[in-house]
Amino acid sequence: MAEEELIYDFSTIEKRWQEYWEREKIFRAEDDSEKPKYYALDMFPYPSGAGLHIGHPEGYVASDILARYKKACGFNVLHPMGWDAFGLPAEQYAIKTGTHPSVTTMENIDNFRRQIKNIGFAIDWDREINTTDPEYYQWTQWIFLKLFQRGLAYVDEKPVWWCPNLRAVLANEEVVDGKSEVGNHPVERRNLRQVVLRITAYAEKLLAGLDDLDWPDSTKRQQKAWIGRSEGAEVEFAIEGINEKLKVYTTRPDTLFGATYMVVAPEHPLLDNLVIQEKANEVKAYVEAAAKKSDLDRTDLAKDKSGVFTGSFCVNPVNGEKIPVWVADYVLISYGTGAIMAVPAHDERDHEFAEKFGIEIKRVIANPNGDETESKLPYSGPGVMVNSGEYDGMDADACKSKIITDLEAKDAGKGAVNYKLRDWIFSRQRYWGEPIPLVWVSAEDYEIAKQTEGAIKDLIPQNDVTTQKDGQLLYALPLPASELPLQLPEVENYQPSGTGESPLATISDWLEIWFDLETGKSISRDEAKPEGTTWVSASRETNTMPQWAGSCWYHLRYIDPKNPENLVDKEKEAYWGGPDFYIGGAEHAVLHLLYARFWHRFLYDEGVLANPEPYRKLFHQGLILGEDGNKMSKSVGNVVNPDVVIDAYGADSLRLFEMFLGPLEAVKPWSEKGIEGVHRFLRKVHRECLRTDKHNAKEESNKDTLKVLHESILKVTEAIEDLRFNVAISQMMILINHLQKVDSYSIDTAKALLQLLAPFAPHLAEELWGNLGGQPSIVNEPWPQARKELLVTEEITIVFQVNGKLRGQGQFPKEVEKDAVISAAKADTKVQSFLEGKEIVKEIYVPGKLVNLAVKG
RNA sequence: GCUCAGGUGGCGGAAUUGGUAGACGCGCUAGACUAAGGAUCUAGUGCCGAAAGGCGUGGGGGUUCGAGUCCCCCCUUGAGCACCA
Repeated sequence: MAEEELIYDFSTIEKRWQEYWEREKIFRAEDDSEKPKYYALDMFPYPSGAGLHIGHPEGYVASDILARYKKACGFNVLHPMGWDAFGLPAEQYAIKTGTHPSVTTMENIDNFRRQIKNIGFAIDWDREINTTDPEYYQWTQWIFLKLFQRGLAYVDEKPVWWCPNLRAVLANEEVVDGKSEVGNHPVERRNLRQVVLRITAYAEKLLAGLDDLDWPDSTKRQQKAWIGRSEGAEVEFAIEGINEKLKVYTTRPDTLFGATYMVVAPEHPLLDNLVIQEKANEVKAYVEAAAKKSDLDRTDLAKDKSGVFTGSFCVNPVNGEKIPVWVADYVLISYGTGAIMAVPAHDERDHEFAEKFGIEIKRVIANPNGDETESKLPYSGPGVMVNSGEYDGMDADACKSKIITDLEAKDAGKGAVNYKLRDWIFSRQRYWGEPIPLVWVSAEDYEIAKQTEGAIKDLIPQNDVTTQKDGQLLYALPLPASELPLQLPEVENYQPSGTGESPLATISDWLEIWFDLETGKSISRDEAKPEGTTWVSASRETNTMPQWAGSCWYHLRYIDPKNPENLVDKEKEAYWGGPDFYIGGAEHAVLHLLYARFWHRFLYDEGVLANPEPYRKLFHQGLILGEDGNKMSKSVGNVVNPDVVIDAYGADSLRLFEMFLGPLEAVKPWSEKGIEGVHRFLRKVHRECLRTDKHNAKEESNKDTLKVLHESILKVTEAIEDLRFNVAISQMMILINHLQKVDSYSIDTAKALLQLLAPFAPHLAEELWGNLGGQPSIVNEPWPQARKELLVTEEITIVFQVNGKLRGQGQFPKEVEKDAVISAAKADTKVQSFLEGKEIVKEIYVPGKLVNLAVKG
């Protein structure tokens, strides 16, 4: 064989097979297959202008290995790809340059697609989706309208996070430590009209549904914490001198006797009633100061407690004691009832406050460990009730429900559940997002709509959705499905208006319309008003949806990406179910993954879907750091470009190395030397498989080779199933090292190696498969089965220990008796030197493994 | 501050779940081939020690014939939460 033929020309090989796979549609997923299905899903990328970075392929390679492996195991595999393409960068680029975001987006998608195809994934490209395609987003809008119809979307003018730099409103989840998650700009509170989704209605379902999911624990915990369910009681305190009750929420009704003051939040609606004349100025000043504080100041910085006495008193419903009412900003208006009963003896925050303002601290739970000194307060552990009247001596925890029952009997409270989860602010004041398909009409026209038979009437929610505009109350009407998609209009200027309205608000011929209350059809108000009594003047909603919307349901559209009639065909959805494997970054633990569960569960409740949960098995790949151990970033200059890596080593080397770096979930640094290592391995495979002089026969006869081969089949298979791809690759290296050492091996052995390698380095495996006489494609070959009987050898090695330390070993037939092994161990010269002058007190024999002689003296 | 997950050679990491610690790869050392080697191959490579041997999985204790693995305390790194009553 000539030298040249041994060169591993990965560029040619990879190009050849990528073209072949695409041309032959090797990875097409069948909707009507008899085979069991396997659906491997990647979190689809945002196609940024920077192109693919080295982190993207990590998850994609992992899912691709599973997809190819499962295909070999006889599954009908769906491994799709698409683009989460609405978003701020394209819009900001448009603001800067005037280029339409769709132009930038398409360019970026073309680049991403090219880069992804260069890595040779087993993707069914016929199912590619794009969230900015009207054919796609009409269904995003359709789901929104369903939510609207069921009263799960409403409009509210409420304080929201406004980012002046981004000129946009952000969701709670998009604000981290008082800064925008994107760009790290400062944010502030502003009252703005917002479209809000009632995700809180799903709090319980979203919490309960977590239990059955095969997700990383940390992610489940984060979602649990975000939903933040707590159980306790709502207790009503009479206010002296006012005919109002102050309602508080507490998780510790058992500490009710220890309540020595109350606190209302500065924004509490009863505050004005509570403040007595002499305190009015002081309280007013405090409330104004609190309003000026950003949330950053209120929560993140100095936790120094502040507050002002209102001059009013409440009456404790359990013992009639008078309790002073304070106002303090450590109580949040947005949680519970915005007011608390403070129990300084058993709550850290209340304790700090009481110490500072000299308020009584009254212990009502005794520490069972006996330490009753005041210095041990606050105490929040379990214990026995004290200073609590009739409840004294009872176990505090058990007492909670008893006190709740007693309060209910007195009509002074009830058991209650609270969640930290807030409703989802769904509107964005941006251009580059899905238009929200609502129109605003007058009260009179709204009444007509409710009585007009047609496309709209039944879509109107039970509770009216209204907003104030220029002193007029307007009512929201939905567009019927027949009017979808509601497409984005062309605009001159992508800049949001500084008042917090989207640029769509400036497109008057799109905004101001004639609207038919019967059919939902509309035309611009620039045109003449059509004939007919049901045509009225209306204006469109100008907000667009957040980027999360499109990714809430994309896993469904891959199942049936071109269906013009439905979001997804029911039969196809029943066949494919949800993804069997979902991989993406851990940064989406509470954002995308919670929103998508919400929408999916809603669609399930609506009877649209057969499964309540979208992602049964979830995995987060770990970050790949730069070679210097720091996060890759342009400014540090440690970014690795996948295009450059592919040019230098090939896609197979890139794939293999990303998996060989370490455990899939671990954060791990890139290494240029490391990729040379796996590249060397692939070259070895290439060279060995082409050495026809070594392939002596079709079937393998060498016992050692058979053993190593089948051990490898077993270990690689197990490692793939366990997502431990680094271990699988190690085992293949062991196999090739063995084949390199032996004089000859069979073609079957070489082919089995290629099959194991195929999910990891598919191009090279496909190429060599052909060279060894296999028919393309190796992708369709059944996965090799390990013959475990070949792993058992006639002779076994048993190690000898003295006091647990290795001192020798011996070869024995596999059926050897215990006594024979122990005698051999004692006879071992080295073992003997450690037994000398000592007494054997115990002889341990682990069959087939080891002997341990415990000695003393 | 609270909660969780980790700490194994010079480096990335293996270890049948209580039974030979350090597989595999990188790096390093020596040698072979060579005009040359940043290619390839061979041998070696946890630490100390000439060897015998000793010591070794963040530190300290414990359980056990036997501990990287189980228990307790501490140190440390990372992630999440951060006035949620």
